Amino acid sequence: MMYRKLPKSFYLDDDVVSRARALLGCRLWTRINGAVTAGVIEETEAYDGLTDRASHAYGGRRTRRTSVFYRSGGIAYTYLCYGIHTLFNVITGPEDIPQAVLIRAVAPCEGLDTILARRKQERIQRNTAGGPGLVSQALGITISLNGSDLTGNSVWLTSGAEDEQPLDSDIQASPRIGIDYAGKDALLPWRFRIKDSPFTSPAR
DNA sequence: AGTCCGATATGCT
DNA sequence: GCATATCGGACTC
Repeated sequence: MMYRKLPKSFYLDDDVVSRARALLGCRLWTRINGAVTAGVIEETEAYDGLTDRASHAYGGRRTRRTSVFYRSGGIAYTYLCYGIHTLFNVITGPEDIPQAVLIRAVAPCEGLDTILARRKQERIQRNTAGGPGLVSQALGITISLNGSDLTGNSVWLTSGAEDEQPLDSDIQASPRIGIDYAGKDALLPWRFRIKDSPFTSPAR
């Protein structure tokens, strides 16, 4: 079975909510110091820069950190959260339109020994890569990957196996996590998860 | 199930 | 300078 890299055109779609849904069931891969690991994406969140108070690029804010938001889709946005956790986002949309999809959970599927070693676990379990900071730990993602081309060879995405692609009816939408500061935008149903995924937590 | 708190880059004053 | 953050693990009820 070959997994085809998602083409640039996938990322250039200007509807970030549709991209957050479309990424469910795709595979996120890394090659770190020669070790290849991957997981099936089971939970995402959309961040629509210009209008979304939860986005780092809200209102068109341009800073050194947010500069990658404004590049055309198909690159990584990684940053340090709470001083400890690296969070991984997929930049989408055309140049100058700041949009991103946060990857919140994956089901480990390749390089399991490497993933378990990074997580200091004996076996794959709920919290191996269930949570945005844990996705990065499990796949070895660090802020040095910020801006990386997602069609490259360090971090990339592919379509999933046929039985990994969820039907619309398998996708549950709910409000996003950890953005209470965003006012009414905190209520937007822009978190998406594959129903019954053991690697994600149910809707609030 | 609820509370606490780490450890630091970032953005604003 | 200073408050804050797209979280997770440890600990207490």
